[in-house]
Amino acid sequence: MRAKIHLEEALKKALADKGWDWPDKTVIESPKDRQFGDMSANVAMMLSKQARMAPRAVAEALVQALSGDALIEKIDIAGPGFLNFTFAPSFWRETVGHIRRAGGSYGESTLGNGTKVQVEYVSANPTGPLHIGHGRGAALGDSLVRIMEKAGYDVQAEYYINDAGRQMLILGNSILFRSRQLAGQDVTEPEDFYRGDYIIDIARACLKANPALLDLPEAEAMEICKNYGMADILQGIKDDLAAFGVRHDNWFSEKSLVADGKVEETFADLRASGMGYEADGAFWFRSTRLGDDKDRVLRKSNGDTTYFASDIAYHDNKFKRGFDLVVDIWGADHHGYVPRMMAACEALGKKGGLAVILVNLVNLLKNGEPIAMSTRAGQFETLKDVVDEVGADASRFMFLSRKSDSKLDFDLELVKQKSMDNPVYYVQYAHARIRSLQKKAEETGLKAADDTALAPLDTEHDADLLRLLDQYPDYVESAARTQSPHLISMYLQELASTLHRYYTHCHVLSADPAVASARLALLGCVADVVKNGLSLLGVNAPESM
RNA sequence: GGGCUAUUAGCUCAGGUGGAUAGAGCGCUUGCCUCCGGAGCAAGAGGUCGCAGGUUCGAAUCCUGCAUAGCCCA
Repeated sequence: MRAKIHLEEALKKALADKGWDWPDKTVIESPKDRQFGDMSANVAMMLSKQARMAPRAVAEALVQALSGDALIEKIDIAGPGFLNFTFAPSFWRETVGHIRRAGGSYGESTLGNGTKVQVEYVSANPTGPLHIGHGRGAALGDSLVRIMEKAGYDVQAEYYINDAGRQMLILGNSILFRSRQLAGQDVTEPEDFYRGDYIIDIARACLKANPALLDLPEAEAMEICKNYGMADILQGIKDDLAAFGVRHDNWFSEKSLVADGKVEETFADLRASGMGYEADGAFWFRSTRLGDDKDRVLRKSNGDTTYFASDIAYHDNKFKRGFDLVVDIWGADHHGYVPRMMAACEALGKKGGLAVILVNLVNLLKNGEPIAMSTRAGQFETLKDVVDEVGADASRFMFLSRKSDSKLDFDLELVKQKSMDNPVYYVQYAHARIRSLQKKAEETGLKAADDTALAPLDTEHDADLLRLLDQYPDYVESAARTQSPHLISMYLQELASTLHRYYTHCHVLSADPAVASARLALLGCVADVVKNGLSLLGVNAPESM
């Protein structure tokens, strides 16, 4: 981050001196291959047309202009107009001091500038326990909240409870049916009901709490079953999420929207703006005006409002609560719904105010064999089962190791393995290794060097670690901007890999005391940044393993 | 029938505001245990970035068509 900032400022000044405009498409980045130096910029290529000069000539002019910069040791011009910069070793060593001064706040930025953001995630219907697919959404949402907060956004995490729809009726019906079965009544199976065994448990508890349940009129009994079941399942969901380390600041009920008349309010708004109209006894959303191939029904002629209607009202409500940006995390099977929801937000006057992140399927495997899951069939692997078996850390890291919209194979045996197949151990081990080293150093009375005694950090291995540490804030910003927690996971794997390499090549305790204490200072920063990054994923950094 | 998304090494996947010799892990081959945790490290082999066109000085990246797969809608 410091390298990037310094370079950008120096280049901008040089361009201003030449009277050239800064090209928007300039990319300043840390090249993968070290032969290209510490940082590279394609600015000469970008400027070529504007300056009416060949890229090479532009590059040479820029090298000339930057020659007085004390922090830059070397500038190379590469073939297609790249400038490759190598910074002075002392510049990199200052990274240690920056990280130490920042402490746990290293990586924070003002990117978000206090923008009010809401991230809504999981939001599973309270009709059954969370399964592993919800787990992926939970890990993603929670991590995104942490990352965006780190990047300076003001974030609220919300869970939307679909407690007003047809599913709730089916749930009540399922519980009532099982209650009657438990009471020995001869009842026929409803055609649509939740078959999972957990319904039987709930029915048993519901009967115990309401001994006269089955003597009540059908509608009344059904209502009791429904409410009992929902409360019970919702509590289970909250418990599972808590055990998974996931935070929601607000639990928002769909029913409350309807009860407070918010849906009608939103309808009135749409009518006023011309985006809603009555026809054929129904109320329509004029989505054709926003590119949809047909208008969508919001209230059918029988008076029922559609899911889409409550979703529009819900998003209207979110915006009225003052959020500048609303992020929804949905299952990838809802992708067809995204343009419609976007159009609805546009109709509400909040174009660009909604971002939808799609989470693809999780294929649960055991030793390579797929495990089927279906809530309806009552055969699934719950999130709780998975967390109990492999642990929250390992499952979270696994969920966040891929970008969210690609499918993920989750092999229970693989995730449990403490090997290279399982990146979480590789990363956590890097932290534990350093902590162990620090303990040993303490026993022998070796102290980490202060910022003025870091000169011994002069090998390529030192530079590799320092450069990577300097990049951490860039990764946090990038992860926040593109809403991609997996970037942090990939960064940590690279940092861990570099650390393990360092560890093999550069011994600490057996080195000369001045070298040893300088290395100890560097590795202390590495451990802190590993811990820092893991915390953004919601994963622990154990002192020993 | 219409639409969305995908297709990158043997496997699982990164990489997309167009830019250098396309990256990682696993697996495979070959080395490294007198040394702070070998749960590790080093080197190597492995690619027409699904196919065919187009735009461009330059395409894994953008456009068009096709193939295959998954999903959504009617």
